[in-house]
Amino acid sequence: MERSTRQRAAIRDAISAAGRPLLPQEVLDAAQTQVPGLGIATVYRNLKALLEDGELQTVALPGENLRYEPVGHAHHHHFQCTACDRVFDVHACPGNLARLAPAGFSVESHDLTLYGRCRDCRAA
Amino acid sequence: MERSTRQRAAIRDAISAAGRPLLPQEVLDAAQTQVPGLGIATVYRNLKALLEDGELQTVALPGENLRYEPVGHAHHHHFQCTACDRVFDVHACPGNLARLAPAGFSVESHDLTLYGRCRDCRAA
DNA sequence: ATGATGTTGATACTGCATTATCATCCAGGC
DNA sequence: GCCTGGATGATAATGCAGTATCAACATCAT
Repeated sequence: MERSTRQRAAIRDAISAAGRPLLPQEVLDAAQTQVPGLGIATVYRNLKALLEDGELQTVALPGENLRYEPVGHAHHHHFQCTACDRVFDVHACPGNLARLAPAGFSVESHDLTLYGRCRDCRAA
Repeated sequence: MERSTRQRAAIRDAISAAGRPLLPQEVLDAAQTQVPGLGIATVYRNLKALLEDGELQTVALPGENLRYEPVGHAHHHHFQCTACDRVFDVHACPGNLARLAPAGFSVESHDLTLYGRCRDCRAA
C-alpha cells in the first residue's frame, strides 16, 4: 500500500503553500527546506503519483515546462512575470471567447496567459 | 553573401502559402512537394536564418514546440484543433485584459489560445 | 522489535528537438 | 565554362526533461 513519507509530505506541502503553479525544480527547492537531502527523482515520482491520485493538475504555458498545482481551483488563467518567470493564478476570465473563432470552427475551451511584472518585481 | 537556393525558396513559399503557423516538420512536409530530397537540417537552418532576417516570427503554444509564421500580422491569437492539432490564426482579441490581473501586477502583453474543432475536422 | 515491502537518492539512461560536422554540391561572379 | 565559397543532406552530437535502475533505507502491520 501507499506509505506516508517525509518526502511526500514535504512535496505536497510545498505545492499547496506556494499558492501558485510550480515547476518540478521549484518544488524541489521549496521542499528541500524541510527535507534537505531530497532528490529530484523523488519529486518527479511523487508529482506523477499525486497527478494520478487526482490531487494535482498540470499547468502548461507557452514555451514552458509543465507546472503543478492542487486541483479544485475553479476555471482560471495565469500570469507570468517577465522578470522572475514565476507564474501566478488569475481568478478572472474575459468570457465569451467562442465568438472570436473563424466561421465554421467550434470552440471547446481556451487558455489565457497574461505577461508583465508581478508585485514583487514591480516594487524592486 | 546569401545565395538563393531552391530549398530556401521552397521553405519560404511553404510557410507563406500555409496561412497558418507551421512546425518545422510541417514545413519539411510542405516544402518537400517542391524539393523532394529536402532534409530537416536545411529546414532548421533556414528557419533560423529567416528569423534573424526578420522575415519569420515564432509562435509558442502551451505544451507545443515552436511554430513559424511570416511577420507583419497584426496582433492576433491562435486556435488549435483538438483533432488534427493544426494551428490557425485568430484575428480577434477580447481586449482590455489588464483589468484581470491581481492588484499590484502590471500587464504588458497576453497570449490567448482557443481549442476546439477546425472546419475540416468538424465536417469529417 | 522485526520483517516484508514500498520509498528514496544517486545516477545512468531514454526520447526528443535542435544543432554541429563535413564531404559534396551548386549559385553566381568572372 | 570555371572557380570559390556558401548551401545542402546525412548523420552524429548535444542539451535537457523526464524515467528507469538498484542498493540502501524507512514505514507500518504484526
